Amino acid sequence: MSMGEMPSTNSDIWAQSSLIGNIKKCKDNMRIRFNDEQIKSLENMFETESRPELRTKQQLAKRLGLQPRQVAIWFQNKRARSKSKQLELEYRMLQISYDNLGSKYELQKKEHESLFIQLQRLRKLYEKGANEEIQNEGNKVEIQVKSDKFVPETCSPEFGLPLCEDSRGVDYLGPESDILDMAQIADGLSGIENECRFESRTFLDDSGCRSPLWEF
DNA sequence: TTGTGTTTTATTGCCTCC
DNA sequence: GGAGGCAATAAAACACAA
Repeated sequence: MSMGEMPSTNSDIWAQSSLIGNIKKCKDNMRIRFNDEQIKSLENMFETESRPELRTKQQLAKRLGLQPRQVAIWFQNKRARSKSKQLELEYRMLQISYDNLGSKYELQKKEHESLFIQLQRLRKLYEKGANEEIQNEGNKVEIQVKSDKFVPETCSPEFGLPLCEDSRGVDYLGPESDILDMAQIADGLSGIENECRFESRTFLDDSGCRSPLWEF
């Protein structure tokens, strides 16, 4: 085929290939990319209708100098590309969401670790205080024997924990208040309060309070 | 220039719908 | 059963680094 005989449009190429009954040759040697204008028109149509009717495709093909089959294939491929892009986008969104969740988890984990440390320190303080209380009880018995003057041991703010009813409310947080920031503890424990009640000794005894939150 | 990866056009085979 | 859509794939065209 000389230059003078070269088909001028894709449509011509298709027509000639079909005429000579050689689709294979068209496939192998005559594949031509659509020009900018054709692509632009096809894109515009796709924006409004991704699955146009046969008639629309035929009209568009005529206007662009393409075979209706080519237009149909273009829309098919375009839908496939579009779907693939959409999937990619959704995957990225999910990935971002997953990463955010991971960050949140790490923050929560750190917070729980910090609370757990605070709880351990509290427990030590409490145990130390309980031992001293037992010792004091022994001493008091002796004192009572020696004297008629009885001093009731009702409250002990020594450990920063309220051990008795007080009209002033809970206000025994002493120098260790940095450790015993009860508000902070309460916040941290709010989620497990149903399982683990704030009750004197059992609160500090994890044998009576088995929450998965403490198991890091 | 060339090797390689990506994009685009087209085919094939299967499926669904009317 | 024919038309049209989709997924998978082939292969040409293109982009680009070395």
